[in-house]
Amino acid sequence: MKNCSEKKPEHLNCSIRQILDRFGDKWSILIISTLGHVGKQRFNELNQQIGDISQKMLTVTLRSLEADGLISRTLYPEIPPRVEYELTELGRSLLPHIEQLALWAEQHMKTILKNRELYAQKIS
Amino acid sequence: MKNCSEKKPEHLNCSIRQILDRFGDKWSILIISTLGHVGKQRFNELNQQIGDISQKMLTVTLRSLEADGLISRTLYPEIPPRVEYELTELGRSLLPHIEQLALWAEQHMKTILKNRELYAQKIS
DNA sequence: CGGCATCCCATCAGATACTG
DNA sequence: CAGTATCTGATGGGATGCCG
Repeated sequence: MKNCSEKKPEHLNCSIRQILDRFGDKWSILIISTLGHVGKQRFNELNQQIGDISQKMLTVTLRSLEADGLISRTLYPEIPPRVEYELTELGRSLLPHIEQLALWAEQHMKTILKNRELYAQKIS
Repeated sequence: MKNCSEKKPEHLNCSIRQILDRFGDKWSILIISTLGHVGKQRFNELNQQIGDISQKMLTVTLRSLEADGLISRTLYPEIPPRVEYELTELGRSLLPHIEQLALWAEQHMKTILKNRELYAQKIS
């Protein structure tokens, strides 16, 4: 991560890099927002809720979110085992900002897609 | 993009997927935030400002941002040529939400990194 | 100066099979 | 049920060289 701890505008730059490094992957944000809306949920429930995530990526992403303290993992040692995932306080504190972005997407994504079409025609 | 145009929570899910699809890459958000703070800027200025982006990725990312109407590209047909990039109204409308995320990162990233260390010790 | 084209590789992530 | 392990293909992105 370059450009961190340098001049003024760079420290914003740096925060953004941290966000991208941590949440720029394919599933983290989606899992956080899903857990934010359904509350506590089990592994296979999450798997179905998201729909097109592989078991592997769900496991990997849940582990890293747990490691960072964004979600909690509770294992109930029953047979068959039951595991429940839930946002932590830290994870919940991120939710509103994600929703702001989602709201922006709802409002502007059609325009963006239209712009993209126009641009494609213009250069062809 | 699955799970779009289905049940209720899915449409938020869907917006988030759109955001991730569009801005989940390595440089888009960073370029938008850079242009947001320095205003109008030339290709090589951007290149230096960001520091560790390759010429190729800067070109590619600027093109896609231009295609989507998030930035404008102005070519001054001088010798040598001069090109200036600038956020559009649409691009600027995204800025505050990015800054909210950056702010969140500033406030919580240390905790996250600490959590990650603790977790690494715990499992070893 | 501000690109584009090509090559190449490392990482990500999907599919599949197996397990406590 | 909730994972782990392995293999493999796709693809994002860097390095380099050339061009108007």
